[in-house]
Amino acid sequence: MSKIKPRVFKGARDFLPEQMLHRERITDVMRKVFKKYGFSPIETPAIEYLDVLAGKYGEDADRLIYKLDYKPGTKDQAALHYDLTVPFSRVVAMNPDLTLPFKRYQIQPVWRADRPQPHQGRFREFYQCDIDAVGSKSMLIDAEMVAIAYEVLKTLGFTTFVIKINNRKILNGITQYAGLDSNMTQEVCRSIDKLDKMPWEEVEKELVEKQLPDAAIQKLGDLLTKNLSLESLAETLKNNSLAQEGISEINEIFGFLNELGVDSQHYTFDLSLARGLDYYTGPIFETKLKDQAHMGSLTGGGRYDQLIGMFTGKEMPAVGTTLGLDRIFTAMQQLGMLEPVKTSTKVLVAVFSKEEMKYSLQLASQLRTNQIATEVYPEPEKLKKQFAYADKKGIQFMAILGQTEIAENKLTIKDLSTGQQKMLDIQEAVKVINGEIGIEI
RNA sequence: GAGAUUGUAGCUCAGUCGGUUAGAGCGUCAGAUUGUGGUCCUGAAGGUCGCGGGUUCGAUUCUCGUCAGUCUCCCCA
Repeated sequence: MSKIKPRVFKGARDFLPEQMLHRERITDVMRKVFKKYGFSPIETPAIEYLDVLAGKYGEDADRLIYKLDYKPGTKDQAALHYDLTVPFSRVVAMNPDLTLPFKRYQIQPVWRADRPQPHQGRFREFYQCDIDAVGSKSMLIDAEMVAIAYEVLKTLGFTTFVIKINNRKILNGITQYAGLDSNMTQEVCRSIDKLDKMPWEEVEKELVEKQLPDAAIQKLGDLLTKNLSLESLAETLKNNSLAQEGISEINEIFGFLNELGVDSQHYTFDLSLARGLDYYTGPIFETKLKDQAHMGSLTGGGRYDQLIGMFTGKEMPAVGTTLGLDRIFTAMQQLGMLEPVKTSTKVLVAVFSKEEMKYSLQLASQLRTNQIATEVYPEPEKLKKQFAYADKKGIQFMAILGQTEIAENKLTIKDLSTGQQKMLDIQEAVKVINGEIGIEI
């Protein structure tokens, strides 16, 4: 019999219980927070028509869309979705009767034909956890995006994250200020975005290579190397109405964040934040970890008031952010934030013999009635083996009932983490398992 | 798409200046006389040394090619 070598698709991964239990915990936290802010779940197909996706992200990103062989070259050509924002925009365009503002969350895998770099948290298949709101121009919604990202990361136990905030209007403004044509903004932004990784001199070189006029580069350098506060930036750009608009939006967001109780240590204005995707039009945000510089951003998003109009021809304000499950998960792994777990089972009920199995099953049923995750060892093996199983799987409690216990209508409960055990009745046992009382010997 | 680097047991890695049966630790499984795990002890299973060609009496070791993994750049979650 010939064998097929088992292998996982490059850049994709299997998740075993040890990982999935953590991943589910992370998404549970997200869902809770999302709902708390009034976002409702939706789901869209993994597969879309290519023309729905193409031309929204920018030239580089468009190349990374996973195109499928289905009707290649026609307008019905299919592709795997590259993110969740564009499919969501399609949904909004197709459902004009939605009550606005419409706030949704969406947790699904997306695909990018990229070169994987696991250490940086970069994969070809990964989960995005998106929140977006359409139908409001209020900066409160933008502020909520930041507040939600903050609350999720904080709840998960991150301490060194910073949510960087900037505004495409400011970036467009400084391009104008430097005397450049507005279609250069993308190019300029792409270089500016590297300032957190390389010094200005390097970025300057790149701009020279891109053949920008020296005078323009000079002006950009003046703005970017001085680490200007919002106030002094506003002063410098006081004649540029676009930049002014962007700056006052940021100020408005900061005001809301303050009122929402978001710790100002965890967000900051960063003129060098640019973001590569084409569809952003206003405020943009991105989260980095201070102590994990190699890791890509944990979250990223912004306002995209013109994207939905690409489907409807009518402008519709929208803002959203993505929380990157795989980035968050990878960072937590690397920072040692994840306690090893193999199971969510709390109790293993031992089985002595075929005859006594029914008592074990009755006990298991009673424990489950008390909401305790319970396993029954499936056959009457040596106790030693049943203990070893519980130990290896990290099940904390062992419930033993043989003739002695059955005769007294009790059970022996053993805490494998301490080695303590005691014969108890079921009510007491439940309390011990729930940690309400200890086992006294 | 450009560059760098690595491929030996399930995992982490030794090793052979080219020479009969390629090693360790961890893990797995089984024992230490049948109601108690995690420590210790004993034993076992497990490798065409990534794949293909070349040099050689002889290659896992040298060489060329190829494939795969990893890292950096680009870009992003």
